[in-house]
Amino acid sequence: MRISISDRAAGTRPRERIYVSLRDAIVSTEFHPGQRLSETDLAARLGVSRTPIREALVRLRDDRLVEIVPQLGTYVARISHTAVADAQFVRESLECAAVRIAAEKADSEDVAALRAIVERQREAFRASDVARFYVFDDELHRSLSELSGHGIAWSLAQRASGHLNRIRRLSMTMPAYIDEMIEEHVLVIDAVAAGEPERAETALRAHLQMVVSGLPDIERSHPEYFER
Amino acid sequence: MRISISDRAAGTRPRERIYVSLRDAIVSTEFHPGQRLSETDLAARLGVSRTPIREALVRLRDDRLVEIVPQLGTYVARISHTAVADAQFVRESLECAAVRIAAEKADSEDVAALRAIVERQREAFRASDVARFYVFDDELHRSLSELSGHGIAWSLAQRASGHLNRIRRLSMTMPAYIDEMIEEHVLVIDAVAAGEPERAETALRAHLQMVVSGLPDIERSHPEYFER
DNA sequence: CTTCACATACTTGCATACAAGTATGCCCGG
DNA sequence: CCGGGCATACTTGTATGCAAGTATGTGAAG
Repeated sequence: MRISISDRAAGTRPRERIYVSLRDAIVSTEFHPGQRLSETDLAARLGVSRTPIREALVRLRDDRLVEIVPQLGTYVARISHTAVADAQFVRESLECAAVRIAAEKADSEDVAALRAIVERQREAFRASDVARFYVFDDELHRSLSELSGHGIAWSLAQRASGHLNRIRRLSMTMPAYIDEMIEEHVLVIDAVAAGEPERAETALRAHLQMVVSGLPDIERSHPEYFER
Repeated sequence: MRISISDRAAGTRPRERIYVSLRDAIVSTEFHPGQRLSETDLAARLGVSRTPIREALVRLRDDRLVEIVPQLGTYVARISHTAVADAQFVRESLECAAVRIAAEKADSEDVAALRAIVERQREAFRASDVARFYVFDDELHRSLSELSGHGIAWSLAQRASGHLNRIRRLSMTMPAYIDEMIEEHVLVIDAVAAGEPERAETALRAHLQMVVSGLPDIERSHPEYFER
């Protein structure tokens, strides 16, 4: 088992770096759902002691991304349908509420910034750079939330969306969806630009629901990643 | 400084017990906003070592309830206007989204259970038992969320609402609001019973906004509890 | 060959020791 | 009497040692 997590998220303080590294490893399914993790092993791999590892694992447990069983082991949580549904609910609720406010507040400069991000997504799509596409996807959703004055919406949704993001990563191999997603982004931004909260929310909700639409396919191709 | 946190939240596992104890001490302002906390001191007080204390403090930092400054100290976070606004936004978004679904799903049995909780609130009010009133307040909001099938809405909102709940606790001394709150609860339940999501959401939103209405009063009486 | 019992090697939970760094109070000099 | 510098006593961050408990593999008995 070869792991390449040590070089990621450099620059931040050790504690945060470790948390981000482990989280990223889990969300990217570099650590497979159901896989057993050993604190000692991770500590040796990341060149630190068990203490900061444990700290990160406790936080990941709060994120429902790992299950810590005393005297037995720590396991990467399998993808759970209810956890996915919960994360979807949280993300929809928070981001839709934020986009309504954003639609009321956004000026032309804000809208231009949003459109610029979508343009960069188009570039990434043309370059077939799926990873880069998702970077700007995050960027766009974060911008929308921050426009509302409640950046917390994005950060909390992100934190609560571990299970959801694993699905997103697993469905990255399907670029068929990507141009559809770009068009959906445009619809959301159009509504924000027009100052129509209702329409913006509807468009964003439809967009967010597309993420989970690929779930059955993923479960078929990776049944061992799922609970029960 | 006399602390009485050791006997609370008994029965659960030590780790969770410590987290709940500390969180409760902070939210109840038994630990004052701005107060310095010492890991060693807390460890001695709770009869454990620093390790589980640190675990709890890290989680509380994620909740924005403490600030840990390396090599300097750990402080109870002062009440921040933006933190309160963020918490309010999160709570409103999640609970309102949940109550919409609840209004569509609830049957007469569910509604009866909700009304029973309100009745217990009335009893607590008549007995002038404010603490008990808030217990059933939590119970009601939790029930509404769980009715929607997304209990996560309540638990996450609760977790994110540390700053908000401190305000709630500080305004406990004003029973003038209480009967008004009970009537608002009734309005929400009526809308749920009638199966009208829109009206339920509006009623709940109005109710939730009452919590922060007492904020200016609290800031006047405890300016040292607030940021800046 | 099968099955049960035991020893071993692992796991996490907790306690403790050490490292690095900061604020504070004391002491000395002016 | 006042001010600056240094030692000290704290803080958190990390590493490590010990305790309690579980799964597994091995060996012996039937």
